[in-house]
Amino acid sequence: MEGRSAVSPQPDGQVASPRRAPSQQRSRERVERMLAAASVLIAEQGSDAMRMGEVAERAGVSIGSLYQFFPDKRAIVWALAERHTTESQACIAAALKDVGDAEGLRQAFSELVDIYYRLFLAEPVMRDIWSGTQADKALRELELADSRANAGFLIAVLRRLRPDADPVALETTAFLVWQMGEAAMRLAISVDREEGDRLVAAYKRMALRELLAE
Amino acid sequence: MEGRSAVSPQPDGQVASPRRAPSQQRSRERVERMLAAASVLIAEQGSDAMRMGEVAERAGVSIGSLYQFFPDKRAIVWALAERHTTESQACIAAALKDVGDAEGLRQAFSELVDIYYRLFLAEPVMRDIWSGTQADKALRELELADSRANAGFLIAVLRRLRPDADPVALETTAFLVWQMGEAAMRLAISVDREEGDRLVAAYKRMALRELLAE
DNA sequence: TGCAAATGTGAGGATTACTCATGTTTGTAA
DNA sequence: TTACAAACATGAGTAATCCTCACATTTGCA
Repeated sequence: MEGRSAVSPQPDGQVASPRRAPSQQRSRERVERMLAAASVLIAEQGSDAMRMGEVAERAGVSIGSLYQFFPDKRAIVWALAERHTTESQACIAAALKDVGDAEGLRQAFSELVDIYYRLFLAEPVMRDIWSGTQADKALRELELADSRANAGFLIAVLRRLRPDADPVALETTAFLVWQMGEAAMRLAISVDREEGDRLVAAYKRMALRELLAE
Repeated sequence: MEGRSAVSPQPDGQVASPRRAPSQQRSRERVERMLAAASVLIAEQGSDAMRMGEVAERAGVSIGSLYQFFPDKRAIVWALAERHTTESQACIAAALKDVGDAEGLRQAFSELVDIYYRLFLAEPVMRDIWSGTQADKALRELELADSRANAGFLIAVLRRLRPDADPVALETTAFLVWQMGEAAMRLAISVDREEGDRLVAAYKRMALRELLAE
């Protein structure tokens, strides 16, 4: 009924480095246990609801030890995220390494998407961390409903334009096109204006190609 | 140096309704002031860093009055978000209302994207609320860097396949295609499995069409 | 005018991130 | 082996914040 917890009231945005790097075998193992505990708790409850005391308890260490290696709560989440990106980048690089022609790209990319999809499905931690408006399920649902409503307007147009097309396919396309637009926007406003404009223009081209395709 | 604040440790995900709807003129005006104050503070510091005491102070009401109309912190953010989606949906519906043919769609959609883009640029509150991994700037930057790295692998392949193409355009395309993929994944895992699979398949088709275009 | 319902208040309860003084273990050099 | 500094471990305590609640005031209306 209350709610404190969280992440950081300072507007810093920096990730403090581990207060101390574990140099002995013993502490390295303990840090692993802390990360594993955090991973489980994030999967169960989300990173926001994860409590530091619980992480410590589950890892079998004291709260003080936790803070010996992680300067704050965000640092734990960050460490898990960084580990994940490192792994996934290696996987992607490998998949695209030997692509030589268009057909090769088609195959490699298709496999890559499948792998990535399975990875997303299997990693609750990443689901939590990367999910937009992550901390708040209600907001996420509002966002999804909003997207569906907006895609709905597009779908109505498409149905008028192509009454014989498969309605489900139309819906999927419109929904995806719209979602991608929101992704492009979010991205565009977080890079510099010039790149943002380019991205939006590229999105327009891409979206229209798909919307008007056959 | 500390950090409490936040949003909600309960795994509920429900948005409690206003504890009480403002029925008198006086209270309706005060609720408006509360929302306006919250809007400013979110724009300045982000929704996570926004403190309820500060909202109350800025609105010129007591903390108790705030909780009279908003059951918790998230409810304020939610109210602002809902207001925004209502407005933007009306705007989108209007833009697409009279589309009659493909050329009309092309024009209306193009204008719509521009409007939406400007809206995103102008609304810091929505930027904060909709931005993925919103609460944590460091995570958002890690995510962006990860995306750039992954797009980099794609770019390398595209350069090999089409050495004469404009490098900047290639980069933009690859970056966008990759970002859209991540958006599709995030979306796919938050809907049911069947729809998720459809979305991923549609994304593959779309991405390949764009990557292999020309 | 009287009264119930709506509204307003802010000190204080409860929870939680994080600190720090203190104790323990480890590696290492004499 | 022993001494000792550095690394590691601990958990009660501090500070910050969300939210409650008992009580005061204002409003609409019969």
